Amino acid sequence: MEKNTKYKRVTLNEVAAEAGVSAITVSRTIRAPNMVSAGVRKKVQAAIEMLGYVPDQAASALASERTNVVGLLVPSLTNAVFSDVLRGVYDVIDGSGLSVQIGNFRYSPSKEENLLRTFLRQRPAGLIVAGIDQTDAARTLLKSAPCPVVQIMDVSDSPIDLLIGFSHYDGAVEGTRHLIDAGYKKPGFLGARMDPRSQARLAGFTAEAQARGLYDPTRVITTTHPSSVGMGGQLLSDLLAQAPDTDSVFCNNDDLAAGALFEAERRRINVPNDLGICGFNDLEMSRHLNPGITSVATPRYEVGAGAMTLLRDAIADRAAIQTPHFRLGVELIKRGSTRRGYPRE
Amino acid sequence: MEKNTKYKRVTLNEVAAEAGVSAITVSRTIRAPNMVSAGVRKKVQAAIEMLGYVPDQAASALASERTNVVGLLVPSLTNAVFSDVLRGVYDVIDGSGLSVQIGNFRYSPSKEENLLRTFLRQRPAGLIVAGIDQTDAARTLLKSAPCPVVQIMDVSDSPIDLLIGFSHYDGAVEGTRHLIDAGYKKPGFLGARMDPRSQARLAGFTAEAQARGLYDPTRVITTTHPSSVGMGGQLLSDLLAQAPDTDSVFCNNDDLAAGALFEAERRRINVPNDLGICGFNDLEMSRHLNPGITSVATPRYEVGAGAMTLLRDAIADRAAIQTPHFRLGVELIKRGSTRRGYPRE
DNA sequence: GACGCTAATGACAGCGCTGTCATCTGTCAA
DNA sequence: TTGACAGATGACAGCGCTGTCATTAGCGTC
Repeated sequence: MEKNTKYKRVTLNEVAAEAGVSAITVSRTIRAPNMVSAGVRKKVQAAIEMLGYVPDQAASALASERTNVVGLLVPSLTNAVFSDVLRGVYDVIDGSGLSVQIGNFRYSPSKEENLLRTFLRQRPAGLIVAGIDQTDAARTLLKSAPCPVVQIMDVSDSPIDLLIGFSHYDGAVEGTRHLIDAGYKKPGFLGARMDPRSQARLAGFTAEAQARGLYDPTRVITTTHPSSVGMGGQLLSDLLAQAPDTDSVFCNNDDLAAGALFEAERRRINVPNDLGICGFNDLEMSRHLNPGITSVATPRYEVGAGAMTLLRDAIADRAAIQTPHFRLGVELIKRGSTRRGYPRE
Repeated sequence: MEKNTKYKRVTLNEVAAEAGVSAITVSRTIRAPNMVSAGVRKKVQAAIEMLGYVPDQAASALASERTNVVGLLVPSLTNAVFSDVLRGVYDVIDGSGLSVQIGNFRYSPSKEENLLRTFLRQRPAGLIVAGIDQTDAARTLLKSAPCPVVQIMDVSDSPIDLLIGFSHYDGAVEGTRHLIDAGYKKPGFLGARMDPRSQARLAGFTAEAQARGLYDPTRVITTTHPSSVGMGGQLLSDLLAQAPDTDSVFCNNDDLAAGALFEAERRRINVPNDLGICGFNDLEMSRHLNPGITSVATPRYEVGAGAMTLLRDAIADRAAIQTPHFRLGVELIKRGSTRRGYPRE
């Protein structure tokens, strides 16, 4: 097989010779075309085309002290939430000349820190990190990083550099308020993974339930195991075993909510009349279930796209960034799973 | 803010001076520790630790003509299928010293070709590409690529280099056979996106239905729009409008199958008695629906992990690869959605 | 004790590009 | 016509590392 045949690399010098100009002019034609006269530019471009020249990124990075690689640190690749973020990132990066390198730190702060070190030694053009709960060491690294840094998916009083996200606490408050306003008196909480953002949602639930005098810790069931549809069913079972009169659940995310709905179905519990269910994130599926699941819609795609836009602009000119911090809104989508068939008392 | 403060880079030479050895010895201590005596190694490691030295990847890449970056070309980031593949890839890469750069070509062969060119100019250590349907130009590029290449997610008679995947055709045959064996007489097909692998599934469905004398083209509904739960409902509606007596559907994937199930629920069509549903991929959700969805389970994680293992080994020593091509099996998981309550006639 | 051998270490050049500064050309005002 | 100046181009060095030798030290052998 013809694999691994010698790969002839065309250099800047060869292009320069072909075009009858110097190497640096070719370099400029590529990086800053308007510093080169139209005639020369045309000649150079023809030579590039003819020889099939492609710049060597390693050499460029070495000489210029910068790459076109953006590092993206996420805690999960499986989670549909981050797929949406990724999609946003990739939509914006398309054609920007930048490329993305993803690090998956699996919800482990120490792994995040390690990945960060790995990324940093590559002279990234920029960094996007999920969450605001980096270790102190990681924060220090990020603060002194020689590139713009965007924190995403959360809001913070003390951002490291740039930030775009939304409030998990507020979202949970809104969902919980809706449950209570819909007439449910005994709201519970189902949570899995319990990463910092899940914790924030639990805090929002707790605060709102307490404010309305309906908080009962025996109705809060959490696990550090990953979220899944199956886990949603199990957590609901656990909750009902512990507090059988629970009349509604705020679920940490839509996977759990769907699992709770299916479990309720199996137990012949009527949703929404005997059990109200509110999810978080508003995944595509939630709209299509019977009943549809009420959920707090989060702007995941927008976070990804916004972060990449912010980063792209910051890479071009950090000082020109007008609004370094974005707090996006969440929206409660009311569906059948909390629409009780009888009037509120 | 202290952002963008000058980032002092420690060089090999500084470490060498500190340790009282030459630069090349430091380089060797890092890359091939057993070429260096224990005493020197210890001194060098101490110096590295003390100065906080991190190697410059660009310089290394320039000098050695190789990077530690693996390119991964996938057609989608949203699709749960590829999340699982990604997870496999990342599980294996962890601690291998390699890093992954993902290109999302959105099911566009021309975009795939462009991404390929972009990747290739980075001297990747290896390449993983989804599917076997690259353009001729892309195939040529891959064949002459100076690194190992793994094709994934499908099987082929003429792999470019390495390959690990499974047969979509066979999976569809198996699913369709199961529908017919379960007593369904009028099987239909729902397909979205219709990329090459979806086409292979349709071909499998068609072949098996024809072989059993039950093929009817009016029961085949496809769209090039992306797959989703909502689309599954819509396709089922379209199918039933066109061929109301259809008694079962083989769905291109589990999202469509779930959508079809929900739509059937809304229409008060009894699944499995009046409509059998078989999906493809066996996503987590399918097990938890009521009824559970019969599905053809595909080894997505295994493909990702296997591809990365293969690639890692090939990067180390391409000639040592014993089995360059893996054909993994698929498994039909029978659940309630095809379990008719009454005996077959 | 001279020889050959392996293991350990170093010297040197250069990977392909870009930052910096120098040079050259043509234009325009005085 | 001259000088000033901006625009266009080039020369040169060097980014930080690694491949390729050369060199040295240490050791066993006859």
